[in-house]
Amino acid sequence: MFWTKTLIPTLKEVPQEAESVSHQLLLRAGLARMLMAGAYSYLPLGLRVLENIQKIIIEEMNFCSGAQVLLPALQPLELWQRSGRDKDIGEVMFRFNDRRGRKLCLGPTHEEIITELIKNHVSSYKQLPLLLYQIQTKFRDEIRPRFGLIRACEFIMKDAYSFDQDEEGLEKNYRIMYEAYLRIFKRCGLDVLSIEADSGVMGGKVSHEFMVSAKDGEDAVLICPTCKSVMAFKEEADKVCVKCKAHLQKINAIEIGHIFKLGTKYSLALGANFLDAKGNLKPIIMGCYGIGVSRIISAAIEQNHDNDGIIWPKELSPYQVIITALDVTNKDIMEISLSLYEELGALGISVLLDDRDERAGVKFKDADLLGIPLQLIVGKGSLKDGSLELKNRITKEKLIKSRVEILKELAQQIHG
RNA sequence: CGGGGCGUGGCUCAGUUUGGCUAGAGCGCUUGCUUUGGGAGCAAGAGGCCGUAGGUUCAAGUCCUACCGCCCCGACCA
Repeated sequence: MFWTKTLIPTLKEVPQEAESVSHQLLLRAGLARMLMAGAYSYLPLGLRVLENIQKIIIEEMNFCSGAQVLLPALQPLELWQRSGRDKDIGEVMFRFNDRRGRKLCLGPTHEEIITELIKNHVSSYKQLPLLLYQIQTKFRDEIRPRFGLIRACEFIMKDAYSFDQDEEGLEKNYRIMYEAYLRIFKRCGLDVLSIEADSGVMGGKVSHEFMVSAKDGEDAVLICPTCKSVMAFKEEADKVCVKCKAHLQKINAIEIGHIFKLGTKYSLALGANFLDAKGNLKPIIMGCYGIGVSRIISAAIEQNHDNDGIIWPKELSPYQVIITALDVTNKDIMEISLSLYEELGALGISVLLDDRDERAGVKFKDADLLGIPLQLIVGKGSLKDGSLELKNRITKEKLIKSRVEILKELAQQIHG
């Protein structure tokens, strides 16, 4: 992509509306813009990051034999009345009437909808176990949306649902999901902590939260400095680690995933039953597994930035390489830049070419702000002997070598 | 919802305390010249119902009232 052909409105100064680091960089790097509190437009760069996260999640869910679906956000309130969650969820759910006066809502989550679907299509133990998932927009009328994408009223979630005939099956699926989550977050460049948690309004017995430590996180957890075990922060919490008796440290964190053993809560309420091998009618045993997809953008920024801007984890970066053409009025520089652009593109490497008619300083600053891990710099200095310059966003090291060697180095950093 | 902060061109802000002529600066934008490896300089421009609505006053960005919006702290959550 050419910079001049897309929309990347970078900001030199910190916008007044943002206080947390991820919120500031989200806006400064031109990833997203606020429409109103809790509702954001994803700009081209932000959307590419979002899609990269989705791609990782889809790969890992498919690896677990999950099958992707897409359920409606628009839902009849009646379904929520039948499960009894209409009252539990209360004002968090957006409600309204259609033209016929029918009561509708926008889905804050999808247990009811998926259970209703399964009820009509699964009736035998032979169809179990089953794992369905979707990546979809959720709506929650939050009391206080904040921190940009971290708590939004409209946000993107991956929600998966497992269906089993017994507790052993659920246990197995839960374990598989747990491991998949660790892989997903690792690939997203996140240092994640898992912690046993309350099930809250979801119901069920056991649940685990996945937290990433972040200075501006909304949640607090207690971590043991020696054995690294983590527990939920409670005011009355014991300040000493049970295992090694070290003093626990309170750190802020962002919750990016939560998995639940639901059991039969929804299958009983909505009548999702199956016949087992002996012909007995039994409720399906369920689990549900959520990831805050859009929230991961913010979490990744919180954990991967410096004073100059974002430093994207490899797999999330909107582009793998940015070519900084230092002088667009110079024919030779542009010729080299374009040929690099073509060559890398042919190798399947995603490239952003900064072809703006801007001074070098502006381009360097913006490249650092965007956080693309590899910067290929084409300028007069490297023109004379046909050499190229490769800057590593993390280490800030600049490597000046021949074109062949630089491209070899670049390929190694991308694939190696 | 309770507590705190803020609202002035696209962005950051000054001006509001103590009301006074035609509302300012920097960045960004347009045009020209110069410059050109870490957010350039000069010159000339474009862009504002000072969040909205009432009120007080000879006079309101500035004072009063109500409302709206955004941010931060608390309950809720991916």
